[in-house]
Amino acid sequence: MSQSNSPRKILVTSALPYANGSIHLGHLVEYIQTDIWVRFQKMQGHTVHYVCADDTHGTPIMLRAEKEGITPEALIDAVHKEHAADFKEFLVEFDNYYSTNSEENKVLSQTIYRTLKANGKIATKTIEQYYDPVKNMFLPDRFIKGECPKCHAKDQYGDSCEVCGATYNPTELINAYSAVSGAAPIRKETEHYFFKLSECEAFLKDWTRSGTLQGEAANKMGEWFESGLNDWDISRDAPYFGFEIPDAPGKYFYVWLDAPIGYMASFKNLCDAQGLDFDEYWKQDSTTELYHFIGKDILYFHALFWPATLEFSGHRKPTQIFAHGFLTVNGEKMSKSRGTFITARSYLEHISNPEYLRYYYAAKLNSSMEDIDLSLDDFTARVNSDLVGKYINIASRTAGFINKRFGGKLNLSANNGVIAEMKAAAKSLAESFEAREYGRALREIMRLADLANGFVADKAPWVMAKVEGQDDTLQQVCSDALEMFRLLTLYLKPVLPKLAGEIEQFLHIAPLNWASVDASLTNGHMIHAYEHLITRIDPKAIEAMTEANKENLTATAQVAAHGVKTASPAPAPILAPSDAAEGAYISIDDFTKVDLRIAKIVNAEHVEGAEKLLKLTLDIGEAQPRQVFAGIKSAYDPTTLVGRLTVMVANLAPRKMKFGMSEGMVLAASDESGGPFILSPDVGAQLGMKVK
RNA sequence: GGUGAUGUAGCUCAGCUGGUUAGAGCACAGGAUUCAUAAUCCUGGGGUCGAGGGUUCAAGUCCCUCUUUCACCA
Repeated sequence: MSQSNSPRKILVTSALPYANGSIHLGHLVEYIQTDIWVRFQKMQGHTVHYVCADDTHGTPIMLRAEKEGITPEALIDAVHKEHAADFKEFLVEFDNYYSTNSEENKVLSQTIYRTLKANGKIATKTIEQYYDPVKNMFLPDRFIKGECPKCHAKDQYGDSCEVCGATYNPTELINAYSAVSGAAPIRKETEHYFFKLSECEAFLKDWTRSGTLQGEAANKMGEWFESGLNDWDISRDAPYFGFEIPDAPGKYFYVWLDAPIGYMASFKNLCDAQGLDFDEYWKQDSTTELYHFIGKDILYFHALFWPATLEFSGHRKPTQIFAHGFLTVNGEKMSKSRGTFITARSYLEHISNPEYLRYYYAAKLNSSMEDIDLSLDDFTARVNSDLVGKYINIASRTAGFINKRFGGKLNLSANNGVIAEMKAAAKSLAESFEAREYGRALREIMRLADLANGFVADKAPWVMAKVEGQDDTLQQVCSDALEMFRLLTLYLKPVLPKLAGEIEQFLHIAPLNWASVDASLTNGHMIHAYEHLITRIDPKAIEAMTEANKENLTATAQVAAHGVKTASPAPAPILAPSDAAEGAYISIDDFTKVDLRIAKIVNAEHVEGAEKLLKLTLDIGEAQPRQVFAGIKSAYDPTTLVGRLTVMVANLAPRKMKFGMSEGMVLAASDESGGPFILSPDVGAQLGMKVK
């Protein structure tokens, strides 16, 4: 946290994305937050290295590769290319983007392990674990599924129920089965290696108090200390995609052991390429700074295991750990059904300009672990009014005069109060960026932009342009406005690096850094012609993006359904809408007889022996959920229905069907051209609400 | 269930260690302006600061209870 004038040596990391999926808008919060900080520090003239890597090991990677019929190496290679391309487009500028499946990481992991062992921090213990007798492998909790012991929802994971939120042990699942082979898992003994975290408590308590964590994070640590520290299981049995533990055949490092070491490995790789001194940054008494940006969900690993691992393997500890919150979209968890589970790629396809997102995230970010919300309406309004309406507008409304009337030549006034105020803001803005209070910084920058527009409005250069003999003043007003624009660009450069680059060209100046505050555009300096730099976001593009992400999902659901289906004549018998005779009216009383309710589909499953039916469990806020059979098997994969809201007829007389009682009916649309399509209420509807 | 956080104008958010009539941006209304790919400037309406209790001369700001939303529980 030192703020001296001498250049600092700083190593920065972002958490390693798992090589098992695409980068989405949630991931980007962290990479953009980190990248802004790194760019800011580089602009200060500090020596900064920003490293990251793909996190490539573990059972999920192994199984996915197997499913796709490729080697894990081929899988992680493909994902690495995709991730690297996404980051590049979002202007996240790593100095090295590596992989945990590297020789450097293997050597470092094994060396660190050996040191820990020599220091007496490794123990072995025989434990009992779930084992898939068909697949011949031990199963992580996530790969055991079964019926929730609490709400009896089917196909829930071994650690918690997604329907009712209960947490439990895999032992408690009813009719547990392996998600890999479907076989019933058995219990089997195996020897595991443990890191003796319980012996590190004194050190960790001390380290926690040393100002390395945010207040909220330190609270969380206190909570963990209170419940006591258990030893950490760091081994997994073959088959496992990872690094083998030295002198322990068939035993592999748990992915979370070698993942943070991946930070070191990525940096090692960079050192070898650029001739940097690795030990200077990682030795016990290093005077360099080390910062980890992470999500609050992985605080446990970074604030307990990681510093302990470093301490007892003879390395330096992180200077600080910066945890951030999660992203919500429109105030809710990202949701595939609402189209708000948006990948980096999908954003680029629809909005194209990554700096809009960088700006918006920056406007929302602070140094706390609070979640941040991407409100899509607010996003559009804010980008359009701040960036286009306020900031870019300053150049757009003044450069024309300079180019047309003065051949692009500047002539500034001797003294301008607004410029002075803008320059004076540099210090507090730097403090805000340093402290990761980006929201505060941007509020201040936009206040300054307002000042600039007020200055122009006050001077009214368009009036001067029409009056004889006011050329000098006109030139000065516009030149001053462009100097203001230069300063704003400098302050925004960590957030908007690409746009800043384009503006440097337009203003015909050298790349801006923080020291450029003290410089200024000079009299006689020539600028280039102004070309419009950015355009407004079209709300239709946002709509198209969420629609596209919705479509993807239903499209896959349809494909999956059609894939298994044979011929599909128009289905939907039991939920055909009443075919009221054409032209015959019913009274409002007739209609109100039908009790329509918003229902949550808490479970959906195939019915053995039924061609068209799915068995739905519907919650409309009653003590017991309803069981309803619906003829929608042809169009829906039951797993995609769980969790959705729809509309049901709640007061339909229960009817005994071949497969059981049906206590209601769900509504769906269909005709010769397709269907059935079940209904979805608009966002905001709650289960149990009456439809009228 | 336990723990940590969170709830401030229609929307998105500021409000430091308690202290004059609670702020900003956007949206909205009225006016000005026309340089700017309709951007800008001025003015204004709008909040019992989640609810209730308490401490205090004084509470959005401290304490207790309840409640909303989110996360964590290895």
